[in-house]
Amino acid sequence: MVETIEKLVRAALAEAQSAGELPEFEVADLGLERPADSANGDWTSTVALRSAKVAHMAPRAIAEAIAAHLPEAPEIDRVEVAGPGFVNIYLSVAAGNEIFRTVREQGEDFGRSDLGAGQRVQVEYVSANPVGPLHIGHGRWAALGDSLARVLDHAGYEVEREYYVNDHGNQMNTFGNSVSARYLQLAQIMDEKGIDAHAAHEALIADWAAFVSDEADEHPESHPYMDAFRESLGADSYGGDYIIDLAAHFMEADGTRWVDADASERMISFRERGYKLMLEDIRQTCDDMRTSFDVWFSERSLYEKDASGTSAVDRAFARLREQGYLYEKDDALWFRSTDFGDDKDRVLVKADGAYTYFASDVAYHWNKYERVDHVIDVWGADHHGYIARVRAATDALGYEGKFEVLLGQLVNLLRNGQPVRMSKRKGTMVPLRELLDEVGADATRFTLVSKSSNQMIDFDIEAVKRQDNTNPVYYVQYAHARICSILRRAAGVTAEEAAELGMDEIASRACPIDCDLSVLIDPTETALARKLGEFGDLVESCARDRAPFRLTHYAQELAGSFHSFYTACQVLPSEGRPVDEAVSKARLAACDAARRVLALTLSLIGVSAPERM
RNA sequence: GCGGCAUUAGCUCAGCUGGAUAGAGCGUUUGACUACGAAUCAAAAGGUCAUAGGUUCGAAUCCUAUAUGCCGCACCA
Repeated sequence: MVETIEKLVRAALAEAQSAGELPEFEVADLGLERPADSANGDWTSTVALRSAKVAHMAPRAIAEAIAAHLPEAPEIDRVEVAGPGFVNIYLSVAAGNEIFRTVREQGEDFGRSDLGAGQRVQVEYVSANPVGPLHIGHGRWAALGDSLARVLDHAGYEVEREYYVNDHGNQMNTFGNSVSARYLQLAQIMDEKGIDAHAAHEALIADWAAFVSDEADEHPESHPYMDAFRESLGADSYGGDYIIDLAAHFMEADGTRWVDADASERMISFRERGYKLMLEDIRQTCDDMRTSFDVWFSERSLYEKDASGTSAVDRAFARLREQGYLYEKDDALWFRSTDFGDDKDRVLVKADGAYTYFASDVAYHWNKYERVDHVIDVWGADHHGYIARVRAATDALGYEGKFEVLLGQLVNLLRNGQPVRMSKRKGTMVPLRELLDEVGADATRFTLVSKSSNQMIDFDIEAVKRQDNTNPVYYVQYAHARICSILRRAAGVTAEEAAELGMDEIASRACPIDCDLSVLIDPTETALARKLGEFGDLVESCARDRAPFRLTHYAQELAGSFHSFYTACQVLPSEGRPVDEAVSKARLAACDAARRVLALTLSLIGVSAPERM
């Protein structure tokens, strides 16, 4: 439709110029927009405002000239000049209603665009270290990254979803040592108290809980094991209760045979097996969040030597060295990232010979460009300071302009307005898995994706859990369920039969695709058509601006348009409310179109569209 | 000290490339069910767009300061 309008306005401009009413001038952009207020037309052009200067004419006069020469077209009802010089174009009702048929014909492909032109884009998100369960913040990156991936796909990109598993650094040993220390404590408790592994597990958890609730540390006697644990490992420890659970798991499985084993062997065994268990837990949680990944990329793989005896990290270093971006200083190997705008140069290999996290990332990001054209990393706002150095690395490797970070602000977890205390020191953290169990994936995802990524989110568990009109996700889902109910009734299908047939089949039984739509003339019907017509542009804008949150707003607006239509227009004839059969059919088509776009919008943000609630 | 994000209605947020009377939900107030799903609808009240300058036909939007809040500023990951 935009193309049609564009052509008509350009024709009008040319006509007005050749008629001598306007001077000759070129316009690159007609400034076509959809007015916020439908009273100002279905489309508006600001071309008169834009070209006032170059034409040396009052914008209003230019607008009048263009409006006067706008060619006749079946799509156009009328054109008006308004305000300082807007050219407002009103579509004919019949043309606007065609959107209902278009939606029904295109189904899930409605709103697809070729914006991406098949460009291969990788979205990397979540990528939490495999040393603990996911928390609410990861939930936001999951919702954001997954929704973005879905939107990019709909906008014509070839999308790869990736999870980077940081299984190489120090934190892995910290993790292994933490489990190991807890295992030894379990053995100690079993020995001292003469109880079994299960009872010892409970005792250690009780000790941990006492520590957590002892805010001012006034009762050290209530948590001796936690204190001993922290004293032996210091800052290089993970204090969470899940570490105790892992240790107990190994005690149940292996018994006490690791107590006298070599400390290093014990740590490695627990580290590797714990890693597998944690990764499995993370996968499960992502699954519960309805997100999946095409690639789980292991950091360790970057250090594996190939046939030529070099690793990906070696090769990345060699490449940077050839280009003269590496140098030695203070026994460390540095990357000259300041050449690419970073604040300071960065260390790749430390004086002790160990590789930094950044070293992995240089090789990792190079690897990405062997697979895709463009990279979007979804990171938490606390990693902001890390962007410049990775961009420096990708620039140095020759991928300038192809590296992008989508930064998401942090999430505050609340319950009834009170902050839920999460402390790394204390090891208290609400796992995302538990949140999903309590509030459900639909409400969680909708809430986490519903704000612009650079806006902080206060996630109040009780508020998100509430199943009433204060929770927008149910407003949208209710509209969908309501439509399904009407369609079932129209098709004479019971709920049981509906499950087998599927809504698309039911809808086509309720109303044929080629029914006459011109009978839909109520303002709420026109408004609904108009709202559906916005979807295509919306998808493109969400993809272009990496802003899937707009879909949640649109879903609410579309649900609102439907509810208004439903209240104003009787769809099925009933006692005291007769409806002409042709009108009823056309309204069913409108209902079906609304249903499909509601479901499509929800699917792009990973929220289900229930057929009944 | 340097950098990023935020600041818009009582609350939570939209406002896309600078455009028309700054919008929505919640909350408040008032109406609407013997009717296709009331988890709904219709309507009202509610705003010095943090502050001060600047740019221009036009600024919530761009620029420069200032204030407040959050997050960063490792040879950690």
